[in-house]
Amino acid sequence: MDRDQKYNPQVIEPKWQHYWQDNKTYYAKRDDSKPKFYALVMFPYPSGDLHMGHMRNYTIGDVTARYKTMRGYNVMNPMGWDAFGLPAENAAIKDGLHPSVRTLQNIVDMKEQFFKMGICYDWDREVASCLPDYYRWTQWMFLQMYKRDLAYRKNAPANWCPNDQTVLANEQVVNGRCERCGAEVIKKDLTQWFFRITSYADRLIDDLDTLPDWPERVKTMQRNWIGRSHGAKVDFPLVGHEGKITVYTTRPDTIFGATFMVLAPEHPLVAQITTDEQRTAVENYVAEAKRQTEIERMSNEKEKTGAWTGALARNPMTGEDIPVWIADYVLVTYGTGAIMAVPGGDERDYDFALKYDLPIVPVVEPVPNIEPVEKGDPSLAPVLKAGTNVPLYTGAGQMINSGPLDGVPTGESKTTMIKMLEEQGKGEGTVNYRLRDWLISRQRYWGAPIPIVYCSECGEQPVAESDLPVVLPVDVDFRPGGESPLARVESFVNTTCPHCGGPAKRETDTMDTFVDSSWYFLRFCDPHNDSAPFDPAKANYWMGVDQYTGGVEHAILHLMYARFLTKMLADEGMVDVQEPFNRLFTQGMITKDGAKMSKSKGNVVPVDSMVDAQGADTGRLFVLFIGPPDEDAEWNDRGTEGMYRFLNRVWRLFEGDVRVGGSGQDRAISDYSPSDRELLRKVHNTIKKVTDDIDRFHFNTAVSAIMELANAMQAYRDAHGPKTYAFSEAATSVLLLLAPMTPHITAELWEQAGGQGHIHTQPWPAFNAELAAAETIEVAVQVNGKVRDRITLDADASEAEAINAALTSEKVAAIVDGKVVRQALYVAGRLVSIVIG
RNA sequence: GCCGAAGUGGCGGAAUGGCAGACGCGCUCGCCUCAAAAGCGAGUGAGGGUAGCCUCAUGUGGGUUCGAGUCCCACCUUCGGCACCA
Repeated sequence: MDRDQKYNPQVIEPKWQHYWQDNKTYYAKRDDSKPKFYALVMFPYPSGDLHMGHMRNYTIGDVTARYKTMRGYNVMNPMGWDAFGLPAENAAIKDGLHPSVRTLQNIVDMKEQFFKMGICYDWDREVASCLPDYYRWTQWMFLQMYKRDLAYRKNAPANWCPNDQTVLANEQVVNGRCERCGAEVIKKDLTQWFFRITSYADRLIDDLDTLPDWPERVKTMQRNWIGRSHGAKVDFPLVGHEGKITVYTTRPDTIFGATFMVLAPEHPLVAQITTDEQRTAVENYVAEAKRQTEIERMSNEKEKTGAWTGALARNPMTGEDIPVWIADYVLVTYGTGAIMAVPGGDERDYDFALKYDLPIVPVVEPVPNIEPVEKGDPSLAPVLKAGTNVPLYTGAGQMINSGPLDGVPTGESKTTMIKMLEEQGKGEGTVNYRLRDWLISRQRYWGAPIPIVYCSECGEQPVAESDLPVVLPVDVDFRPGGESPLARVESFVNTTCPHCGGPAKRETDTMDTFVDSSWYFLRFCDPHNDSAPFDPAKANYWMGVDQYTGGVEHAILHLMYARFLTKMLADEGMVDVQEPFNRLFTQGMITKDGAKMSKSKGNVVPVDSMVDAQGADTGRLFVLFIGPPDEDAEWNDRGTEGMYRFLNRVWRLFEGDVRVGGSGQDRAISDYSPSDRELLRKVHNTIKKVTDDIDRFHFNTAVSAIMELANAMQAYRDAHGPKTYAFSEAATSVLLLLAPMTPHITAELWEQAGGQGHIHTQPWPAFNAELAAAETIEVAVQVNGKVRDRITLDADASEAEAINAALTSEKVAAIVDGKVVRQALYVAGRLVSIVIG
């Protein structure tokens, strides 16, 4: 071995990258002699170039997989490509390449970059969602949904992006704009396919409680998104008409204050109940509401507008006839699309009543020291706004002007009223959700075709499972045009009915790419199966994912859809787990100049150039060290230099005849000199800290602990040389501890220093509590809360001994000097606290 | 508006209620060098003192405690999520 070499990552890194690939070091097989560990990083959209933000993401996953391997787990760490979707298609339109060509080239490029970073995956399990052997089973998922009545088609106002010329799921509309391109989204009535995710709303919310290892933040976001609320549906009979208006309310107890009603402009009853005198005004208002984009509707948030239909309905509790209005502050998509307005207790209804001079009846009055009914309820003083002498009160209190409820505290009043409504047949308690069904149709080319056929005789027919895949035709003008590009391909559209064999037409919409990514983690368990999406036995061996790592931007969309599909498959008997991801980690972004790295902002630090300059190990170590991995971190060009210097220091620790891989088990503590003991104490305390930190994903402090160990080793080496048994132990440990994080340099030094086998298949170093224990400890002495001295004690000193030593220390004795010691205590290993009077 | 997270040196950040600022970056001085780079060593929160040391300091103001960056209350600021959801 030539130990005169300098540290040269450009030479050693490719060497080991090829070693891992050639030896398939990280390719997984079933092995029942070990516990399994399924490590997964969210599969990327193959955009081509990776930047340091990506490197952080994949390094965390790679460290996890390598660490768990050393800990004795049978690890599966697969990777694939979320390859369908708008970005590929838009890029393809821009530079004239077919999306499949562009996507497949990007996949090749990105694999190369993974390789250069030393990120090891089981490439035998690679999947790409745009290939027929994958999307065949995405289509199969659709058919299971269809079979279970969880996929259905309906005409509904949909979010339409005029730029991308496709509909979007509610989850893809952000502040009224398209999540992808930022264009203002408009409403368009279209017949679209939906997945009935609302059927799973309760399970999706309740099962969050079975996920203690998910970030609380993500669970809260999902709870809010699903938005479960408890209330009642109440019927208000129409006056002078057949029928009734059913409203949803979370506060049925305030019904005595319901002095008018409001329907959403799109509510189906509007046309029927509007009187001739009011018809023009109502129709104008409905037309205006329809014309507005989401953004316009939100921009006049506070200014309430509406129109009276001319109709009246009867308040079922008061018996009064109250006017029925329409207003766009009531949403047709939430609840029943109709409300009872209680202006005395609801700010929106109050504003509306003031504007249109409608009566206001207070039904709750505050009482002293009332507790809010639910967390988040305001318990404010009543507000009196200009233009009325009746105040608005939205807080808790007791009921007034409410007949039988008078004097009942709010909260209790709600359950009482629901009971009354149910007994009198006027309404019923119900649960309502903000969540709406998942719109999966897309009028775009680059996606999995929806496997449905329309027959003039038999109607809508699912494609037979044996006829999958419905292949996406390649030779297509794929530019968007308001309807799916597939509709222009006659050879695709015209087919035969799976039921009667007669002529029929295919569905031409494709599926939302989030369908593709909602089950890929199951395909990894059995990626080459061509008779089923996966073998349940294999899925049950690997599932659930033990560590799932990705960006917090997927907190709602992907993570909720994946949970939904997993539950559907569990109901189908395909997999045993109810939840796909046991432990979730959401890592922060790496920013530069305060912004997320992106090509358009020109602030990208490419992985390629960084790795070429200083090596993958330096880059990996820096993204681990940059800060707490769940928080955003600002890129600093100088930061990698510190890591490069550190790795050079590690390299130099191994100069000369340093051997690794021995075992100290046959040596007694008494065989070591005091300086050896000190070094070994540091070694074992570092083993404990690094192990704990990696388990907790505190990579930044794990790295700093190893740096401290390296510093201690350098000091020891300077004093005693590298040839002692203790130094060899330390050298062995420092390489093993660093191995998951900087795999190349550690593999090289392990080999050069004569280590047995390959470092990455060695067991993780064992913590030895006896070697870690100190013989003497230094503790602080506080007098009246201020540190006044530090004393050295035996590690096992008793409280009495410690206090006695503290009181007899020169400095403390001078301060105490004759004063009364009121209290003295010893916190073992930490400090002595003395209180004097 | 509601929900949640976070405010610590010049910077990134450490700290199961127990010696605040670990580790790294930057900076200063020194060694090495003809010189530089690299490397190595020392120092580096603020203020005071020749010095031993002392005082102040974790967004602001209170509180609990022998002891608070950490726990409690109120407020300020920043960021994230939801937002006319009845």
